[in-house]
Amino acid sequence: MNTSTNIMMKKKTQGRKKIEIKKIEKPSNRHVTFSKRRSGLFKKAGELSILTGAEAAIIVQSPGGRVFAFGHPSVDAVVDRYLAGSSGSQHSVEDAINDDHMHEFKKRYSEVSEDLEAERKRKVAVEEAKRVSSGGYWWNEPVDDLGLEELERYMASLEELKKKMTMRADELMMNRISSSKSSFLEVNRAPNNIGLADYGDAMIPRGFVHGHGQI
Amino acid sequence: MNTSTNIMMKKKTQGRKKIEIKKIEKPSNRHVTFSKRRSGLFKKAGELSILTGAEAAIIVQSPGGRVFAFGHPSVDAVVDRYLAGSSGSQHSVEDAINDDHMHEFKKRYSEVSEDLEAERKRKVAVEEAKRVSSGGYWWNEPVDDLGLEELERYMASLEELKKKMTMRADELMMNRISSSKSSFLEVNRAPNNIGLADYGDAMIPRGFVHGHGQI
DNA sequence: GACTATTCATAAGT
DNA sequence: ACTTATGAATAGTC
Repeated sequence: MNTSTNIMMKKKTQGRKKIEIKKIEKPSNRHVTFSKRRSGLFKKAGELSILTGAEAAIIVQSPGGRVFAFGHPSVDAVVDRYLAGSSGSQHSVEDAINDDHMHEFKKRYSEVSEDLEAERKRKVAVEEAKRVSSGGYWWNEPVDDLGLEELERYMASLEELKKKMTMRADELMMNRISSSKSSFLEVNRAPNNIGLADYGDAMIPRGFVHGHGQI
Repeated sequence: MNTSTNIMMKKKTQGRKKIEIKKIEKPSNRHVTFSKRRSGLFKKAGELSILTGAEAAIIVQSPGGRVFAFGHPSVDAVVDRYLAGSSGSQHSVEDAINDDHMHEFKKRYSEVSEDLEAERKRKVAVEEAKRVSSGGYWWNEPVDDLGLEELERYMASLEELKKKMTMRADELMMNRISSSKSSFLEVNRAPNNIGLADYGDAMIPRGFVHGHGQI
């Protein structure tokens, strides 16, 4: 006799099961989970915005390289704000360096940072002009395909280059600064990117898909 | 007797209750909800990243004007990709020029090329930019052992180059908008923020960033 | 900030 | 895509 000879019916499903938070290896499961959780995430963000009046933007790149974005009032508005906010009157790496003895470096680093920041904001402005949001509400941002894109792509390459150079600069800088400041630096963000993360990207981003919405 | 005269114990709390998704008017509740849900959101994003290998960035501005961000592998990495419009298949500048999409654009583009030509001493930058998109770690090569000074001079060069390209791009944009087909721009009336955000609040946007999540 | 009853999200299975 | 049992998030309370 089997293990359950009684009247109990076989459950149709086991229901949700606890999973460990680690990479899902099976591609099909991974993709399903990505879709489900992405929409869940966007939904939550939308609720947060409505409930609290907060502005929020989410950008997600699927393992396949497709980009999804959500934003209220728009992705770019929030991103712009973020970029602007982190450059203006900001305490960051510069402050961390402050009490150190590297004044010359600090000075030059700041210059570069400001430059990069200005460039970024400029780029955001261009992007904004290109794809102004649909009229107030997020989940519906159209994506246009301009020929101008070629130029943009090229500039994106430059952006990448600079980004990596900045990271390199940050590394050099941090090597100079004693390790006492390192934890601060690891958790806080420079006007640019002090992300030490070395994402071994092996994917080829291609698509451009924007968020839809639910709630 | 009341509806429950039995042995039921007094519940310590009512537990979670369903709420309507609309703005919470009471400030204290709103703030509490913001905090709780923001951390929940970040946690979810972190799980999504780990489970599926996706890259994700979230930027949230609290009703009070404070900015919180989450990013894996970093906010900037993801935001940059978004802004770059997934810079996957890369065209060199030359290739782009060979593409005949719009003559106006092409014409303008050659001006940029002239600039590039003028910046010929920085041709290295172009090469490097190409290499970036091919997925290599460009700086493992020559740049890696540059000193800080060289690095910064190098970046300054890129900066100039890009500045010029950006200016051209802007001009291009304007021309395109005012001349023939500006449908994509006319269709949507600009909300109120193109490039320069004009949010009434006079708060202090603190750059506040979490390198990455918990979990 | 912690607790807990409840709602909500979602892993598997279909 | 749909269903369902179960794991997680969280609204209200202290």
